Amino acid sequence: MKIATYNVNGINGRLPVLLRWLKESAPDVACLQELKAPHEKFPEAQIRDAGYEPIWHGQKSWNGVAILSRIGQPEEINRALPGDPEDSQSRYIEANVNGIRIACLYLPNGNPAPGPKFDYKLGWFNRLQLHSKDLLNLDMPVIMTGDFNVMPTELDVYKPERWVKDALFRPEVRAAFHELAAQGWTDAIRKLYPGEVIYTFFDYFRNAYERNAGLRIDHFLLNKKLDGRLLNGGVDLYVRGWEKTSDHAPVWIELAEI
DNA sequence: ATGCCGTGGAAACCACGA
Repeated sequence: MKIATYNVNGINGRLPVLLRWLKESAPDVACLQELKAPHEKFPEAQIRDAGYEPIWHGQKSWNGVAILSRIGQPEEINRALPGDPEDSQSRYIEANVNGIRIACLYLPNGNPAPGPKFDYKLGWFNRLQLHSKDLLNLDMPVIMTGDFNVMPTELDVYKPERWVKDALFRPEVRAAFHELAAQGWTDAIRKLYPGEVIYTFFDYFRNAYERNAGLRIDHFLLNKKLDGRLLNGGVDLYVRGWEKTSDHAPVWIELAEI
């Protein structure tokens, strides 16, 4: 079973790239972030034509998340991160797919920091830490995946010293990620490639992709029930080199069937 | 050191991203 996460940065502007990637990489499940489209402008027909059954939570202009599956209709569990009914940003969707609970998330960027956007990020992170404890109490395999907007360690940043005051790398944000992981989650890509430089995001300008000036901010967190099932994983870097591409590259893992 | 690029929406610029 192959599961992918991809921050598409606009699902309609990205549709040709998305469809080509789905065909070439052929994930069984794809978690998408930054749809940048309201519910009614999600390209449902094209996604279904590509062989995927989608659920999504759109929003006009910003945010928006989706789960696509070609191994059975996702059974939606949550379409918002619990803990704040006032939060109107579409950043979270959770479903059961083929016996696995999958949480697809788009954690706030948080810049500029400090400031209200950074406070929102820390608050969102705190809510995620609370909800993830409930997820860990489930007696089933669980995956949290998406754009966490956090580089967990210095290894995950091309120039760490330049990022220490940025909302993606500030000590309190890194601490929040490590606290979350310490609840009992495995950073799947880091487990597969300990000590290796792996990036999932490259800025559009300054030739960041060509210079390999990247960040690792798209992650897979797995609960203990999946520890023995992680077979493989990687970043589809070639997609970042395409025309009209997202600034993120897709990331994927492969799980052994039970 | 920096939104220099890219997307979406509204309006021919602005908000926002990381």
